[in-house]
Amino acid sequence: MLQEKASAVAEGGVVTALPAGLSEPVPEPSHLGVASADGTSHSTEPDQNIESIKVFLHERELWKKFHEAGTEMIITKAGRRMFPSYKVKVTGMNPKTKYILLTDIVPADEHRYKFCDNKWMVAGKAEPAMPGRLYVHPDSPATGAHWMRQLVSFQKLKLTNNHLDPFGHIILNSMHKYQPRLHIVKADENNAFGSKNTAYYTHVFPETAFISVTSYQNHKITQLKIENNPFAKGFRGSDEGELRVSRLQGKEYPVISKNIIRPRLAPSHGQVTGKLEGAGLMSGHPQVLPHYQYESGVPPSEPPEHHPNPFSPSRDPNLLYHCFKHRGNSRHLELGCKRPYLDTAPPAVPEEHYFRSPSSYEPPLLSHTYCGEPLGSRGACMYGGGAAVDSEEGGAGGSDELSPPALSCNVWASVQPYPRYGTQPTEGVPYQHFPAHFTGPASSVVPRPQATPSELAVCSPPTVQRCPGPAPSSSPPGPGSMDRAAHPAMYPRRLGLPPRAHRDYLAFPSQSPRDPPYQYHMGLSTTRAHWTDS
DNA sequence: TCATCTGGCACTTTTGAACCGA
DNA sequence: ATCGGTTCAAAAGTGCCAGATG
Repeated sequence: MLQEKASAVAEGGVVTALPAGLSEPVPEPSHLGVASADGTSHSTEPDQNIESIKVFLHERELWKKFHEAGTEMIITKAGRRMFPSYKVKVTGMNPKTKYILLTDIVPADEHRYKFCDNKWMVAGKAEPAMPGRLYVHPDSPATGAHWMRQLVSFQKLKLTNNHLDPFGHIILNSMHKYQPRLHIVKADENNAFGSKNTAYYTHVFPETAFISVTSYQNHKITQLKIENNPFAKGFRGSDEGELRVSRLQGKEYPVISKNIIRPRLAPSHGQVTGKLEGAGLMSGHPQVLPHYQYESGVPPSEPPEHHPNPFSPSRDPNLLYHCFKHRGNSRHLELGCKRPYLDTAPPAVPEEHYFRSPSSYEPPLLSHTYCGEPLGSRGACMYGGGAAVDSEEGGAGGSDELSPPALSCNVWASVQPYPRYGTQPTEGVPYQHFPAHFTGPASSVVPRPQATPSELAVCSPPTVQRCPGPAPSSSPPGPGSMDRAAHPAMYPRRLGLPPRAHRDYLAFPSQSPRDPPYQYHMGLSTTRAHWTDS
C-alpha cells in the first residue's frame, strides 16, 4: 500500500521566474497534492521530498494553441507519435535520489465523440478501454540530477488503435477523449519502488488532453500540426503559397506560404503566460486528493480558471470550420453533421481477449513479467496493462541468483476515466470542457479481484521478486536481448547495427474503466544499476 | 449512403555509419 | 590509433488521399 501520493494539475499556477535550464518562462507548476492511502491529505515525510517536485510542461503555449482548437492525435495501426510531444521540465527533485518517470493515457470520460458542425460532440458511450499501458521514460530509473538537467521528453511515445499491438504502444480508441498523465516515482533505497511506502507524484496537464482520431477532423488542428511539426513541412504549401487545406478554410486560418513560415517548434519561447487556467484536481479520488497549495495566494475557494473550452461550442462563434469529406479528387464542403454515432458498438474483439485472457493477449514482447536491459540501454519502454497478476508485494519466486534483480510489484495508482465536471454530456450535446482532476473510488490497495479500474502495479528492481505473470526468462541478459532475437521486427534498423535501445515490454491484461478491475502493471527495468547512489 | 479506417504516397527530419583530416 | 567534423543514405515521422470497410 502506498503511504503517500502526490498529485497535481497544472492549472491554477502563475508565471514565475524562469527555471534554470529553460529557455522560456514557464508557468508555475501545478500545486501539489499529497494524499495518503487512507484518503487524507498530509505532508510527506521530511526525507521524501517528492512533494517539492515541480513539473513544467514544455511548449505549453503550443499545447494551449492545440487545446483551444481541440487537440486531436492521430492513432494508427503502426503507432503514431504525439504532437506536440510531451516534454516536461522537472525541478525540485533530490539530485541523488533515483526516480522513474512514466506516463499513461487515461480516458477523459466515458463518451465517444463525433466531429459535427465544426465541433466535438458527444456521440454515445465510450467503447471499452483498451489495455492500459504505461510508457516509462527510457532513462528510468535515473537520479534527480539527471532528470533536472534537461527536458524530459516522451516524444517517442506512440499511440495506436491496434488492439493487438505487439510493440507496447499505448492503445486508444478512436474518437475518444484522453488525458495523458505523468507519474514520477521515487525509487531510492529508502523508498524502493514497489515497496509499501512508494512515493509517487502524478501530474496532469489539462491542456494535453486530446481526442484520438484516425484522420484529422478539425482542419485548424491539421494546420497547427503542419505549421509546427517539422515532419509536416512538406505540406506547408508551395511558393505560390498556400497550405493545401488553407484554400478550403476561407479566411479563418491564415494562408501560410513557405516564404513566411518559419520553424515554430517553440512558439512559446519568450512568451509569458498569465495565470494558468483550469481547475485543480477534484476530490473524490481517495488516493489522489486535491490538496492545493496556492503559491500565488489565491484562496482555494476561488473558482479555478478554465482553459478555453476546446471541445465546446462556446468557442468564438466567429470561428467557423467546415466538415469536409473526400470524394473523387476534390473535397466537398459539408456544413451538415456527420451521421451521429449513437450506438456504442461492441468492441471489435471481445474484451475478454484483452482483459481476462492473458494467454490470448500476450504479445511476444509483452509476455515478460519483468524487463531488463543491458546496462546503458536506454530505449523506449512501454508497459502493458496487466493480467491476472497478483503483484501485491510481488510474488517472490524464481531463481533469483540467475535472474536480473527481480521486481516487486505494487499496485500504486489508479486509472479511471478521466473525470469531468459540469453537466453530464448527453448524446448530441456539445462536449463541455473538462478540467483535469481525479475522481472515483479508486484505491491502490483494493484486493486484486475487486481492484478498481486500472490500478498500476509497479514492479521494481530493488527486491528480489517478480511480478507474477508469464514466466520470465531467467536469462541474465533479460528479456531485451532475447526478444530482440525473437522479434527482430521490434528492433528495426540497419543490419549489423546494434538495435536502438529498447526496453522490453510487459503485457498485463487490462480492462475498461467500466469493467471489472484491471490493473496496470509496470515492470521496471532490471538494470543492474543499484537504485541508490551508494 | 455514410462515417470511419487503412495503406500507399511524397515529403521531411533524424540517425548513424563511413569517410576524411588533424 | 584516436578524435572530431562532415557527408550521405536509410530509417522514421508527417499529412494527404483514394479506396475499403462495416
